[in-house]
Amino acid sequence: MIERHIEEALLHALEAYGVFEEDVQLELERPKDPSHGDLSSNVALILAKRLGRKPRELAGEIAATVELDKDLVESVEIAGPGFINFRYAHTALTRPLLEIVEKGEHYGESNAGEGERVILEYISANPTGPLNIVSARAAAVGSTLHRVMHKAGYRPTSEFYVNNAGRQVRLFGESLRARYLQAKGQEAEVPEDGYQGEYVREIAAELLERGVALFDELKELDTGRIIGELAVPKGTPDDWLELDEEESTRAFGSCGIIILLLSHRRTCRRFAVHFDSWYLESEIHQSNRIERALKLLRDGGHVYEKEGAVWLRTTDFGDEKDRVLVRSDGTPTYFLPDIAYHLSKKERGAELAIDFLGPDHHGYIARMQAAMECLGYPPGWLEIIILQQVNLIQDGKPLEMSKRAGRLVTMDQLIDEVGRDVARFFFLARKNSSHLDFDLDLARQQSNDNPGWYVKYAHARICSVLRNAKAHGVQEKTASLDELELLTEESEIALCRLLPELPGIVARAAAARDLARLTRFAIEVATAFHQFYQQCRILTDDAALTRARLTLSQATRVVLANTLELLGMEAPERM
RNA sequence: GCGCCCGUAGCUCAGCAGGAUAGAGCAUCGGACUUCUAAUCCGACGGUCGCAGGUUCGAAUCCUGCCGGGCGCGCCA
Repeated sequence: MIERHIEEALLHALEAYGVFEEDVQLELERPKDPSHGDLSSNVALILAKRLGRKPRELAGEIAATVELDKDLVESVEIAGPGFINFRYAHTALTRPLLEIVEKGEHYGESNAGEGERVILEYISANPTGPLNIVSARAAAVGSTLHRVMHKAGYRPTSEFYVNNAGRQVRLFGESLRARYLQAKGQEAEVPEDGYQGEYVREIAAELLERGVALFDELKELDTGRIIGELAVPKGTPDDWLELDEEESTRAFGSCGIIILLLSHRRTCRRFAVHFDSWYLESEIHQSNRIERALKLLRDGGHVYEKEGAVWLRTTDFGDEKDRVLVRSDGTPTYFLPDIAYHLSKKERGAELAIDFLGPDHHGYIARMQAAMECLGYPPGWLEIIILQQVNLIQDGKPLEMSKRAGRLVTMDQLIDEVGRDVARFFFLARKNSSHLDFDLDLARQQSNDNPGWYVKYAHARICSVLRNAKAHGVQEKTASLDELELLTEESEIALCRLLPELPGIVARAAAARDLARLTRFAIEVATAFHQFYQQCRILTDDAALTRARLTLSQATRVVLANTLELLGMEAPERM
């Protein structure tokens, strides 16, 4: 609001030069260096050339004529090549503390997203194996973007797309069937290109031991939805062996998928990840969406036939070559159901679709986005974010992630090893597009070297002070505006400046899909608090000062707790 | 060959809708607990922002070309 006030005053002052709102984009920014004031404008630098003036001179004139509320803005100065710097009045710095405490867990919300409906798709790992490290990164980033968008006024839903159709599933069924036979002591071979992983053997062993009772245990994890829609094979595993080969393979395949999918859900839950829906690829095949997608593409004039196959002219929209939709043997490629799946997202009301994909999929972006344009969707409707690879570092060296060696490769093992909060923080602390070196030794340390702990410690420390205040009979009363005037130490002011940035940080993190801004902000706030704590005693003999500092602490706690909540981390009251 | 990502302090990374002396953490060295959690804080050391051009009043930031590292380029999914 104070920024809005300055912006309007500045625009008003510019009218004298024949410059109006539509002529210039005001960029008011917070200077890094506090000696440059609280808000800075480069408008004189931008306009100098157009007006044929010297920047510094022009800045001086504007600064002299701009009309500001003295209660909000203490001073206006020109500096450097021609910046106009505004310094807030003290009360304008401390007043936001009251709003923060008042709003509590709602602080940070905004309407920046204007209710836009977004479907976020992430992880979407094949249900034929355990979740791995890249899945963990996707889980952290996707779920946090979901929370952040929600807070910033979008209407996001999160979705896990389950590839439960196609060749992979059949292969998996064959592999599991073979392992089951082996477990019974019979001769069987896992297919050459099948699933060799140890986990298949484990599932087979469990199946042998407990039979279909295994499902009953797992059903507790299910809201009824997944198992309800995935046909549970009838009878026992031994019955399935009696079926003809195709039926038998299918039974073992669906059984394995149900088991893995539910374990994925359990793993996600451990990681504070919740999906609003699990969308089955089989649903796409059972509905008429594939035919409809194909018809829509045809109607748009982007489909042709060549060498017996059906092609989509994705080159119409910037792809490097056209892509096959239906093979010459009449079966659809992976591409077509995927288009149909995105058609369903649109039909379910998505105004924007964001997919998180692994590093091996960036060749996929151009064709998928082109396909969406072939369907007539606006450019940008589908946004694909590539999460780069994760290297686990141990003893200063990259850990070989060999499946055979059984090294730490699954998401569950990672959570066991370093805990949910630290893992999430590490994943969220990097830009999505950056390769990420995950330092296991650092992550395991419960010390100041570990930024996740650092932030949580700040929160616990505040809670400790608040407890002490209560124990000493200090009333839980928010300070008055006059009392807040007592906050004058450098570290106090620094905190006051920082805390009100939360709503803007959240809104920008959502808009840029950049969650690393939040982790950085969390560290900044924690640092500012630790400095304040070091410099100022909170509980003093001066009741008014104590109230002011407790209010500042309380506001800091709110901002830290809300930020940690967005990151999917615990905000502990004691450590 | 084409495309995507990355190249900033010894290490891990910020900063990049152009803006005022390039910032953190770790590591190294030196300080601060009779006082609300020292899982903390303060200080010192440390950089031709991969290289070369260009645009600009101003470039780590934008454009072009190189160099180096990672990944991707199927009628696989």
